[in-house]
Amino acid sequence: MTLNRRLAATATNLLPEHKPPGSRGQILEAALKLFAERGYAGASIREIAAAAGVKPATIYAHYPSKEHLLAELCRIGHEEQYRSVHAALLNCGANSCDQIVAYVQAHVGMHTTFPMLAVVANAELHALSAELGTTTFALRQQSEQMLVDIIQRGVNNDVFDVQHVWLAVAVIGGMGLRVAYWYSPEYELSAKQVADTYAEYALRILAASPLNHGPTR
Amino acid sequence: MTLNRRLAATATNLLPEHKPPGSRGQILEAALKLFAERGYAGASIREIAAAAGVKPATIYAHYPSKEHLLAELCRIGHEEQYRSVHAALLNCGANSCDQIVAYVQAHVGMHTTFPMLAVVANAELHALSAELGTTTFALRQQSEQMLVDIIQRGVNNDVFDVQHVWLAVAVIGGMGLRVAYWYSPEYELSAKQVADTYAEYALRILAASPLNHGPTR
DNA sequence: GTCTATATGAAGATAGAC
DNA sequence: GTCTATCTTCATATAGAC
Repeated sequence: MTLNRRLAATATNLLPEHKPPGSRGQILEAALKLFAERGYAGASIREIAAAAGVKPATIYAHYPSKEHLLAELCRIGHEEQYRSVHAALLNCGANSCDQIVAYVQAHVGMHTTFPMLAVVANAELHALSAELGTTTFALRQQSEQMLVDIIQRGVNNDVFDVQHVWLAVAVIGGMGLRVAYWYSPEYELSAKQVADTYAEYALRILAASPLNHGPTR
Repeated sequence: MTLNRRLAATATNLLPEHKPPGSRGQILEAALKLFAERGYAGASIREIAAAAGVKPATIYAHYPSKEHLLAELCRIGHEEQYRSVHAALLNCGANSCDQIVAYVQAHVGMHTTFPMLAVVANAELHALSAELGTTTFALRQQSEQMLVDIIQRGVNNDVFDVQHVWLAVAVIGGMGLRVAYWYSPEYELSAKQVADTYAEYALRILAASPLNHGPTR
């Protein structure tokens, strides 16, 4: 038996807009839960069918292969991520600190709201072929580029103070990603508290301050 | 075909002390590479045998099951991690900032030196049963507790300024973990540069500073 | 310890009735 | 669209010779 849960969340939290009607939606949701908990290779078509309340053959009336299920989930996850950070940036001005706060809050918020989508879309991406992953890979690249651009602009304007922009991107993007594994609605802090705290941490990492100009740099 | 590598590293970097002599070591190393690249469930005994240069049945002369291979790799990974952060702390004094720098440098260093061990020991932990994972789970807990203690002590002494110790632990521990996925010896920065930069980021997150006491808090 | 050969079950996927 | 039944391949693991 495995006592170690891969992620703390137990609900898929799929929105109506993510979920096709009827059995197709049940199948997609069951695949999401099982891929998140056991990984793509660790979840079988038979298990997905049982969780969705259909027989294995029924899955193939809706999706041509197991990999197509993964592709759909990865696409939804990365679309949700791109959509949320993109919308957040549209709602804030030209101030680099505001932009980082908006990005990180949206990014973390996506990972607390849709932890299973986030885990599958990131941790199972390696199982996705180039053919089926085109949209997903493009979205992923665009979301990351937004963060790169915010930080690079802040550095250019001396609002931020980091020597290696990509390392800051890796840290700030990665810290949001990790949230999907441990966050659950039962956690002692609210999703908003987590998002706000992470935004504060991101600012601390990036912000030029007197103490960040000591002799060790 | 999958163009997306799960991690950038291509070498196992297993040390002689990690690797049993003879076929047993070849098998363990092959399992490490395949588990890291494809996940535990995605790698088969047949593939591991082929990569190790033996026949599938030979594996069972050395390990009673596939899960025992995983258990051994997880144990080695978490032992290496515990050993490295523990040693780093023994080599530094009572200053909280020094302790964080030592911990993060060692933690990141472990993840750049043994990325495959780190990926398997963390990302595949959910596939490990409670029975075979006892040692691993204990080591994991101890490594994390060290970081908790360092940060809590720094907060108690007003050297650090964070409201939620566990969030800081999650961020600082998680940022080291992520390094295992993207770091490779071909990366433009050296492992030492990455470790030093991450230690600096950790200090920025934690350090009490004038700018960290603004009205937003 | 390593092999050949194989037992046994589960995997992804399909055929064809309804 | 969904089912029963099944094809084919692959999985983990074992038996037993050398």
